[in-house]
Amino acid sequence: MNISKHYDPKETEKDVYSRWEESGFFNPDTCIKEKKTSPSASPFSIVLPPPNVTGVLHTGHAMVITVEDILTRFHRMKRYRTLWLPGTDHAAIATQSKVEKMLLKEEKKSRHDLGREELLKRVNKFAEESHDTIVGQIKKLGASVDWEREAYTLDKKRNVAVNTAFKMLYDLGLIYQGIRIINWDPKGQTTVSDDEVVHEEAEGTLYTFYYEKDFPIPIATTRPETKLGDTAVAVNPTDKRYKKYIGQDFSVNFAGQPLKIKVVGDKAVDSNFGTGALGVTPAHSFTDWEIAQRHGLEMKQVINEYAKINIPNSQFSNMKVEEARKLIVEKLEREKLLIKRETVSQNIAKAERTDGIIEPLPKLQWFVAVNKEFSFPHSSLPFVKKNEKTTLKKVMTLAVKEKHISIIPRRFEKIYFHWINNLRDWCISRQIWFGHRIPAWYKNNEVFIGEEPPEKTKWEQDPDTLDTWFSSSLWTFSTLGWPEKTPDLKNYHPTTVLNTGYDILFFWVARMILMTTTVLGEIPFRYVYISGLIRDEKGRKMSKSLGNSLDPIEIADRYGTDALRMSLIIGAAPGNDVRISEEKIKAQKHFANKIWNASRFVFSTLPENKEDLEKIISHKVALVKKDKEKQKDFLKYAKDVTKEIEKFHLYLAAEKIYHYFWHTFADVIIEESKKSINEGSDEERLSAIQTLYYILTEQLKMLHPFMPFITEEIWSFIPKSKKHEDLLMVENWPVDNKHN
RNA sequence: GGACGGUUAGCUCAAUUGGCAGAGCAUCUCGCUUACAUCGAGGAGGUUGUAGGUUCAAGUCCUACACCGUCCACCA
Repeated sequence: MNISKHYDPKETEKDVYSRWEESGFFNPDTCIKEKKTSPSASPFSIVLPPPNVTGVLHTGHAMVITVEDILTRFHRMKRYRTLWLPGTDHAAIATQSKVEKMLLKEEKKSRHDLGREELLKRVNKFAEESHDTIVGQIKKLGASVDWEREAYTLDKKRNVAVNTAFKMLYDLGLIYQGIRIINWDPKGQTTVSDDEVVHEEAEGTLYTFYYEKDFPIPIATTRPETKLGDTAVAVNPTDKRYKKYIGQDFSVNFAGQPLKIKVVGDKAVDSNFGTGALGVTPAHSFTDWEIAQRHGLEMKQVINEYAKINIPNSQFSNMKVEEARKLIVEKLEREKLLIKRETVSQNIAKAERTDGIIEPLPKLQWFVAVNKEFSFPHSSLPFVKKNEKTTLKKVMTLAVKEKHISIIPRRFEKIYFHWINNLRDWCISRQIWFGHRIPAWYKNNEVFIGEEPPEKTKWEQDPDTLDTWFSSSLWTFSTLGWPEKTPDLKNYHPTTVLNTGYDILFFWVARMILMTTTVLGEIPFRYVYISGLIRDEKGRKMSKSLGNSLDPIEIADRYGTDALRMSLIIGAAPGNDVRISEEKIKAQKHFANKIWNASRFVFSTLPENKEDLEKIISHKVALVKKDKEKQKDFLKYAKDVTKEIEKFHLYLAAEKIYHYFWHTFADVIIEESKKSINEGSDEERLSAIQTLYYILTEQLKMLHPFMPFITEEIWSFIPKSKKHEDLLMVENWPVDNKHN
């Protein structure tokens, strides 16, 4: 057999992946049928964080896929009943706004020009193409996912799950409809949740002024135009300057508009900031709305969905907020009411997806209540007793605090608790068209919750759709067939581990915990493995705008998927950002070549004599002392690596494997064996070859989860005894385990 | 304002329970020896950010500070 001197990843990778797919072993049912796994084996399951169908995979995805594939292949080889379930996410806002942008650019049309039905057709078409690209890329990365169980967050089955979960939470009183201040994105014309808002530092002007000359308290604001909606002035109740005014009502004329202002005392007001008095605008500020709730203040909306002033019959009507601000400041100056203007640095809230400046507005929306007391009808959660009063916040906290879920590394648990502490009710309705339509139906003043209306006619469905994270939060169990009581659900839920970047710990992980505990009465997973973010060689975040993002697929094409995977995992301790450079990837390509050639060498030492060969591949050669030592040392190392993987120290395991293979196996064991093979007695020669064969084949197994393609390819041409004729991916892991 | 992480060789990072500071890349010298020059042998390179403390022993634990990075909150 003639094997090329250099390893060519491109030649082998495609071929190897189809061999895996054809074998059916990605599906645990096949592993059981073919007796690779016992039906009573412990389960190991992962759901793939579904990539958004907005385009292509980036290095972050490649990292997550690498980590999950290592864990999956490792457990499969350890004979667990192993399922890794793939899928994609419809990513409501992200996808729709992407298609809308293309529409505007290419056809100069808005979504309203097309209408709901036509727009959805376009978005779905885009999503489908994007899906196919992504699936191809996942395969390219070597992911041993079970394609037969593939899911999509917006398919029919997931829609049933969404509607069912919505109704369950509604019946528990945890989903409600109400008028609240929400983050309105005037550009995207939709609400967004708190964590879809990003804050950008910018310079602003803080104006200090009186509403009018007869009003005794000066106020300060960066947004004078919102003062048209003021209904109160709040001061700290202990403030000596203003104490006497508390409880008084004033009628003022502010910039030509009549306002009714009540002075209230509220300890949220900081006496030392500005004038120590806060003009309260309940309709356009979160803090002010809360103050208004506490004092029963009137709410007056003066800004509309287009970020324009909306006061009928006033000179400001239909004016953009910036223009109104300018006009009001001029008026105040003219009337000598403006005391001072200072330049301050402030944070501007913007919508993450559209870059639109967020306008807080009061709107009727659907919310998930996180602080409301309720009790579980069916909880099997060890940390919540049946019928005990609890809140979603408490459940989310306890799941982690009482160690039913471990976040790796631990320090993220603290961040998680902190986030939950600050949590407000989750606004789940969106005024976009792409997504799960809210299963609420209206007839006059009646509301009905369900997939279908109670009667065919007269009921109208809510036009809004759900936040994309609503369907994502059901992912660990909606993918397993819930709400049906499927065997998969029973076998694979709770899942074992969820791997994701820390950037979506809150968006996603926290909400999965919320939803799964409430709907299923189970935790969604036992471990959360936090991956770091990928940075370039200068430590900068990879982004399209910087132009420094590496396309993982292109890298895989040039250096081989195995090299890419190794460079993504080495140096990547959980939660730590990883720098990746072409140098690093090149080094791993060299490693692949080293494996290839060491294997070639071992292959070349195998005797032609059938009897001897048979002895070697079935490990029946009597070993000389030094070879016994070497095999013993190997086992010690194998145990060590196994332990690291079990502790989720994949980066250490990868490094140790790399080091042992190159600097112990290749540099020492192979070099020393040459002497025994060339000059030694028959006994020494066979013992040395046996040792090379043994250590190489066992190492291929250990390398397989990390570098699946090259190891599978070598496995295919190395002579093996009868019971090892299958694919390497279903071989036994070298170190025994006792779980079965 | 609050919290978290980092600071170790020129660069990128390890160092598990406190126990002789270690790899890769780069660099220098030598070697194309029938697995591999995508390689091998060897060398140089360090007061572990600063100041103090605990300890027989500190990169590791404690205190303070500096710088870099990130997240959360948001003062109107």
